[in-house]
Amino acid sequence: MQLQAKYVILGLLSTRTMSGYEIKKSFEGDISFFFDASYGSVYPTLNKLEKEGLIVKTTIVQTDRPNKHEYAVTEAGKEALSDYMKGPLIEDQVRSDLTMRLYFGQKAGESEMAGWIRQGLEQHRAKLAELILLMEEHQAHMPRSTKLSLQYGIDYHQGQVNALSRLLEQLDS
Amino acid sequence: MQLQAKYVILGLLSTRTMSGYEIKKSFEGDISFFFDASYGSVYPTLNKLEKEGLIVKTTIVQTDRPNKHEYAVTEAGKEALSDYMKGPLIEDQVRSDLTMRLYFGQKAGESEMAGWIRQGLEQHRAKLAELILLMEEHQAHMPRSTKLSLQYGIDYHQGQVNALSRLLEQLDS
DNA sequence: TTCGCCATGTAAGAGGTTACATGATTTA
DNA sequence: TAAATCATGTAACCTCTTACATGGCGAA
Repeated sequence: MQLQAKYVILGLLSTRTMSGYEIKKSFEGDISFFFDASYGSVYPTLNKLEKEGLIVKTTIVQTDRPNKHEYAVTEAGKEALSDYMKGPLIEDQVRSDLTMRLYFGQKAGESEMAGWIRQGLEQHRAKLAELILLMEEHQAHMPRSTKLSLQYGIDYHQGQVNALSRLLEQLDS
Repeated sequence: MQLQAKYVILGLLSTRTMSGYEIKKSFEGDISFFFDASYGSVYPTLNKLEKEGLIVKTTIVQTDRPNKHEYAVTEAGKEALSDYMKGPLIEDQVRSDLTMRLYFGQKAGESEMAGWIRQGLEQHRAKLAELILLMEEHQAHMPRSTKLSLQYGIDYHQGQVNALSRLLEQLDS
């Protein structure tokens, strides 16, 4: 059992109407610390949700850019999300190539390991900076729960940065 | 692109021979902080790797328990793993139902949110205790890289516990 | 005597990725 | 003028999960 795109999309649309493109941007940005999926997952899922009557589509004609489809949650959609929230909590899932390489990497040289760690550090630092910016910019008009969650994301990436920094120091010593 | 069972299994078998059952136990235990997969993934993957000549099977006949198949990496397998390690590092993937619920959970009551956080706390505390025990027990005969990685896992879970504790405090205030 | 552990495996299907197709506008 | 952004979508494929099937031994 794992967290599905379906419910994350329903969650996003419960905060405001969005297009598939915007949803994917959200996956890459403000939500990236707990979910991501590709366009090939986003668009088919939106169509499926629409057929199930959980969301409705409005086409917005734009002259300067491609038309877009804005989706909004229906009452049935809200109920589906709330039912999901009443169900059992799914355990966090992590897949980390970096950690695997460190775990099995005694044959790889220490300089290679240091390289991987530095790459990981950069990735987590970038995400951290992004989330902090988001927090500062939108702090005023964010529900409390969202702020808590964002704080959690910031703590997560900060924790990773700290852990990886410590690893680098230990490697050098 | 995501970290596949194939390479994690190859990695595990590069440290010692193992059966499918033992591999799954490892997924749930010492490796759970960076990978997990079901039996339905483990056994077919082992068969596939064998057909590709990357691992070899030895059947061990046991009278008191079911027979088991012990797998060992071949030279070709070692090379495949090392080739993989030379390839580009895959970014960490996280899917967290807990975080999603917090993010979208302004409609859920605060007591519900607190409940989810407590469940998450318990899960991370349990994993943390497990990894610390592992570290203490096997410290002496672990390669340095494995120790570093385990330390990383401990730091990860400790970080989660800290972050979640802070969230709980903020909820109560 | 029931439950958990040991131990392997398969079939069906869900859920996802990758790569492709299209194309105008804006920014560097 | 090249690259990034906006914007949607599909088809083929891959990986993994779920549920099922089987069965003996040891502990509570």
